[in-house]
Amino acid sequence: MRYEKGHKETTRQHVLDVAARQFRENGVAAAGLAGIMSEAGLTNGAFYGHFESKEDLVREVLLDVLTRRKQRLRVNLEAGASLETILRDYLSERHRDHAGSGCPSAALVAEIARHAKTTRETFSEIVTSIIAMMAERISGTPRERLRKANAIYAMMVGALQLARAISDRNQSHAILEDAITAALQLAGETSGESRPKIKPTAKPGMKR
Amino acid sequence: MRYEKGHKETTRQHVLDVAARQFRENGVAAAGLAGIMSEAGLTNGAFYGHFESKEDLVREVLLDVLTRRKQRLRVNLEAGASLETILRDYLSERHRDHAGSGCPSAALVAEIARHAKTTRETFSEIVTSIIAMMAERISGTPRERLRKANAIYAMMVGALQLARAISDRNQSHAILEDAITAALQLAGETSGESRPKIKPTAKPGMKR
DNA sequence: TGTACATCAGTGAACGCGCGTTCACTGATGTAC
DNA sequence: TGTACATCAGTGAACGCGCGTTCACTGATGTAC
Repeated sequence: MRYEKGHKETTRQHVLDVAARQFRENGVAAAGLAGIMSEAGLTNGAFYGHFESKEDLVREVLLDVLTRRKQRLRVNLEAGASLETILRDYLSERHRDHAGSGCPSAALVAEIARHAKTTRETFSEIVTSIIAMMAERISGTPRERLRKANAIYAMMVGALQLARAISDRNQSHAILEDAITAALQLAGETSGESRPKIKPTAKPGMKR
Repeated sequence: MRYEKGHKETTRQHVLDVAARQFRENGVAAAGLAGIMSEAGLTNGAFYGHFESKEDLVREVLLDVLTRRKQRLRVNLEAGASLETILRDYLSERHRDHAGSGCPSAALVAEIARHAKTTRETFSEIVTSIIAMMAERISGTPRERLRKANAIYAMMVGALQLARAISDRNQSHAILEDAITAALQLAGETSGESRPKIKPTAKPGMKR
């Protein structure tokens, strides 16, 4: 072969990574294929050897990034991560200020709503299973857990987006903190105060 | 004058209305000025007699639409609307299925985060005051009310967007309902069950 | 009352540019004989 | 071992199109004298 074995797959993954970052940072509509390919070190034409269309790329990016995030969540949950740890990671200033490497739901959900059905289906399936995994750390009957997880996930996505859009630093920070507090209250873990009454001394490590 | 008095202001408002709908329906990046102007019954060139730039249009659209929505909320609150009425209106299938005439926060918040500072400031100011108005219908100390209102507004925005993106009708509906239930629980109005225990018999009218 | 000029909202063509997509071609390596 | 051909990831120019923005111009009405 002209290129070492697995070369094409490596290139494809590299294009996916570059596209994933540009989509989350600038939005799907504002990210052009030529810009993505040139950042990946390739020329325009190579794109169609890897993907059928821009829509196909969007779907593959969502599949790839959301699957990775789901796996990371599973690893963290199996390592014993609390809901609070997950919330504080998601609703952190770090996550707010680095959309390019963050959650695609928060960065792209409104745009996804306007995309092709297959794209929305890919998104829906993985997000639904992520919500179901979060439900493990919520109190109540199985049905109640799922209901609360739906609401908490919605709050996470909405709060991160609002914190990104709001110009006042204090108000932006307040939204993140207030969402953490409210989510924990809903989940039935701590009181309504923002500072948890029992401060955890040693937390299980979280993969970034 | 060549046109009756107030003609220019009427035209400007018409362009704002058309742009507001197209932005919310297709996103700011996907909506072109030529398309907006032609739907408004004008040609390209007329645009710059009314606005400095597309960015200026975005800011003016947000100012106009968010201010109207804020005024509508004030009227409803003064007429005695409960938080539940407000939530059920916002998190309705009707609102989910008509983004073009709906809340700009839900439709555009992720895009606004990528826009100019002045645009984000306009957005932030009005959204912050809308949240403060919602706090009136929430229990607790003034500070607690504001904290809960921040979280509830984030949940409203996130839930509406997720409900729009998710392809499965049942899951989409569940997210709306679960967010209503959770928001009411947070606000301290009803129990955690989706059906409120005391069903209101006659509700004050809501302006649409 | 009639004419000349000023006003200004809107017209429509043009600017340079980037978009998503297509396609004939390149050139390095593998295989066949 | 040496030559001819097949494979195929990537190249780069070109397609038609719409983008945001600029600008000389139009033409209906108002004002000045």
